[in-house]
Amino acid sequence: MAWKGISDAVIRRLPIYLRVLEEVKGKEACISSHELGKRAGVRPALVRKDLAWFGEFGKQGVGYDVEFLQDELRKILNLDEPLHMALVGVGSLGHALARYNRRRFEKDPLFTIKLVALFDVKPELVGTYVDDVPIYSVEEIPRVVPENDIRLAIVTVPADVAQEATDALVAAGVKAILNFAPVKLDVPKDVHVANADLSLELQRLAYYIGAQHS
Amino acid sequence: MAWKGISDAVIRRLPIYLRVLEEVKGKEACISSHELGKRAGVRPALVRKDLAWFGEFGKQGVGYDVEFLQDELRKILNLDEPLHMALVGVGSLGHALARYNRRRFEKDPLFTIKLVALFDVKPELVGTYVDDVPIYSVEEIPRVVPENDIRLAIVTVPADVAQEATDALVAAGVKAILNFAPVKLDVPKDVHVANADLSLELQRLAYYIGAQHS
DNA sequence: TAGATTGTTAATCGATTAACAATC
DNA sequence: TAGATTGTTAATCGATTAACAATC
Repeated sequence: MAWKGISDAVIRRLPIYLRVLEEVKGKEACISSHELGKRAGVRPALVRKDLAWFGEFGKQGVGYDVEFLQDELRKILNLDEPLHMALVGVGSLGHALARYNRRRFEKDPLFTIKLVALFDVKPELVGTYVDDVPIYSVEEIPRVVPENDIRLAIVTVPADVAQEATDALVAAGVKAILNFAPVKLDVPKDVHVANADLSLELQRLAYYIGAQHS
Repeated sequence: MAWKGISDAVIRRLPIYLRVLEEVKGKEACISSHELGKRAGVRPALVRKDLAWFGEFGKQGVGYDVEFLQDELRKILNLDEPLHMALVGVGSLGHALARYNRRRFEKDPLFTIKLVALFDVKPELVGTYVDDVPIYSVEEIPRVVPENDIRLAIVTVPADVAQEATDALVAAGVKAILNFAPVKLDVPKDVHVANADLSLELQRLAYYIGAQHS
């Protein structure tokens, strides 16, 4: 699926809508932009505008068919078919995220992002498994990533080697990265990075601890 | 420190500036908005505007004194004195985040956010430690949080009990929460929540895997 | 002094909201 | 039909950028 120039602010809300639809499915066949917005924390007009970027999914006077809209959103987000993911850096955080993701994948049939390979530098880890997912040496990235059609990766290596790991992943064909390392990664324009920088988030939250910030 | 009505977009950039200043400290005594912006990935005009919300920290023709600006930013973000944090839900993710934070606190003398208490429901965990940090029963939140002057918390419990855990934390005096559970938490207006929702982030990234999104 | 860079104002850009004709 | 709700346009709001006088 390819739509041009749609803002990331819009894309960020689509998975939230998807989650609401999953909650509602089975209870209601249709949902209005008002109800969907209330549950997602978004104004109804914005819900309609977000969806209208991709097509006309609703019926006047009725609302949106829950299952149909869910299917459409999943197509838009490339979640209609399994997506293979790798994780680089099997420290305690990487290990926990690997397990977290695996559990999610096994429990929820709609969660189609499958972790299929782990990478680490430590020789004692290479060849072992985390919940059935093999740990490879980082040197095997150029081979394993294309072989498994891996397009998405999580980076949980120390800051000083995060760029190096990223370069290897990108060269091997990875198109999107969730980065937990506290550094700004340089990537080509066609690769997308999302930062999950724990210490930046905590330092930001510290601001709101001071006086009353309504 | 209390400034009214400053946008969260501004606050989010302050910890990034802080990180750049730390890199530069020792190498240069002063830094221009141009250089600070380049390293932080922000336009120089925006750097100046962000800082100007809080005071006049620069010198025309010279730039900003690195150590002075760092001190000022740390005061603004309430990072000039130790801040006590709790974590609820010592599963594999909670455990990993606890260790991650502890290591950060021990290594980096400027990282003043100190994890002082862990909470869990499992009786076999209560009374044990993660890197010197005690695990308490969640029932002890009302006592332990005020006793330790805990103002900040990380929530890593399952989705169905996240609101319950949050309510207990808020009642005990917590003012800011980093939430890893995949739910929207309801909190009073004077409490701030930051969401670190792994699956929403991954689902968003999936969008960018499709065709070329420059 | 001359060059550089700030703090601030006005202009621009983009995202959200309100309003409403179309229509189920 | 009458009521409800969409998709879309125009208005509003807020954030970023450009420009520049002040001044180190």
